[in-house]
Amino acid sequence: MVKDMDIPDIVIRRLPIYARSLSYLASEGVTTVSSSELGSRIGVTAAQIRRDLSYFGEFGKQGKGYNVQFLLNQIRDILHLEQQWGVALVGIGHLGKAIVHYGGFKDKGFEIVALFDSDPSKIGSELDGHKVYHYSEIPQVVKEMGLEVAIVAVPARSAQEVVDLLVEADIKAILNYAPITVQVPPDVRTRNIDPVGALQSMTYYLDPEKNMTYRINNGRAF
Amino acid sequence: MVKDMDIPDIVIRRLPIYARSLSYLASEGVTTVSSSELGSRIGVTAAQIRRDLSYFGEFGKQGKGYNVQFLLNQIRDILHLEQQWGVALVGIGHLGKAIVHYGGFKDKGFEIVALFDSDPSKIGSELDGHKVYHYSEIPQVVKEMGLEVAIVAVPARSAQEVVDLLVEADIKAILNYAPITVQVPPDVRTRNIDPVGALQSMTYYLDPEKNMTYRINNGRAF
DNA sequence: ATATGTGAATTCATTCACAGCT
DNA sequence: AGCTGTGAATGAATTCACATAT
Repeated sequence: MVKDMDIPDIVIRRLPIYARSLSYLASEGVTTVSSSELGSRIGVTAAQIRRDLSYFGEFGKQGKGYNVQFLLNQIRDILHLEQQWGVALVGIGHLGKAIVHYGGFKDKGFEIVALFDSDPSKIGSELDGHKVYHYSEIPQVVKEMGLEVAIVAVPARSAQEVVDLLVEADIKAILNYAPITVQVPPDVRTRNIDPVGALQSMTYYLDPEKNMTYRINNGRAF
Repeated sequence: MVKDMDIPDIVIRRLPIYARSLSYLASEGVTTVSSSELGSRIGVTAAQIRRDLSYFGEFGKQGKGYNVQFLLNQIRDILHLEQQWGVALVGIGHLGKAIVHYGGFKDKGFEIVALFDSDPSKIGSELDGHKVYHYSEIPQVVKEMGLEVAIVAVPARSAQEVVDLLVEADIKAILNYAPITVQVPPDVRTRNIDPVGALQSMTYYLDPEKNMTYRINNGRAF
């Protein structure tokens, strides 16, 4: 294991991908996997997987590979995924509602347990069994519940205001769906979900001429 | 400008963020911005912005900074954002429907113009003015329309199959919402939207003890 | 006075390659 | 024979720092 030093964030970001692939392997009944097998499944080199894992311990067996379930458990442990995390969701418009009704978070250890919005007509109503509070109640309610994780699904213009309230509420991890870079103190983590940015960074590589048929029809033929 | 060489993908991925911030500045009526002002808005260093831009040209004025609208236009041009891109969407379950009804893509130059699903009860129906085709028709329909961009919003188990069909249809950019790493040839780009992975990579930094209140109540008190 | 664009320096990340273990 | 874990080497990305322009 490399030191006790702090581990590069880029390594931490890959661990969920390793975990995901390992859990698929486990569900297929595979018991052992080598770094090269795992690597080819997720498009990274064997050396990178070994290096990444070496930050945390020696999880493999020479000549053999890694025990799938054991390695999965280790990674889940490293990432603190062995517990259910309560999550505050701010913004219950179209996107926020889609997030609430999406089952995928709860399965994976993230349960939305507090809802906030600014629309007076929504305050006090219930959604998915949870009362909706006003933004202004974020600090009190979130602190009371001891939450550390939040999801922001508000328009760009409200996002920084909401993030400031979450920071005041001692939230330390924010998943941000708003199309804006929010400012947080150094002890707060954020990750952005930015599908438009992802698309825009791919069109760089595309041939604008190829997009012809669509342009000729000006979007109305289909 | 640094050579004519190929530009690091990590630079390309930052351009949409610069563009986004510039368009907010433009809408605020700001006409000029320095690399350090722009950098502090989006949390990167001034040097990085200058270095990134230098791959493409000399867009600034010494002593002055960058003209906001001019720089925005340049970046939009680099990223091929001056045209509307037709997009194929595969999977019209909960997530796919949310994507269709989300207006944010069209505004930003990505218009969903072809829909595909595998559910026989959906084939032939209409959604948002577009006919729903079966997966098997992806190659023919997508080629006919000359599309280069696709969004995958199907379950993990179908994602690779769908991606193979998109590749056969000459799609070169895939935005993947399925929780799986898909395999594509080197001339096809993919970006993954992985909110669960993003959350899981943040809990690494959190204090599992803090999450106490929520655990004590076992998620049922709220 | 202020801010760019970029060589040079530095830091960070990945890959090589192999000793050592099963 | 096969695969890990890791020093050493390489490669990539970021930052420094300054000549140059306004």
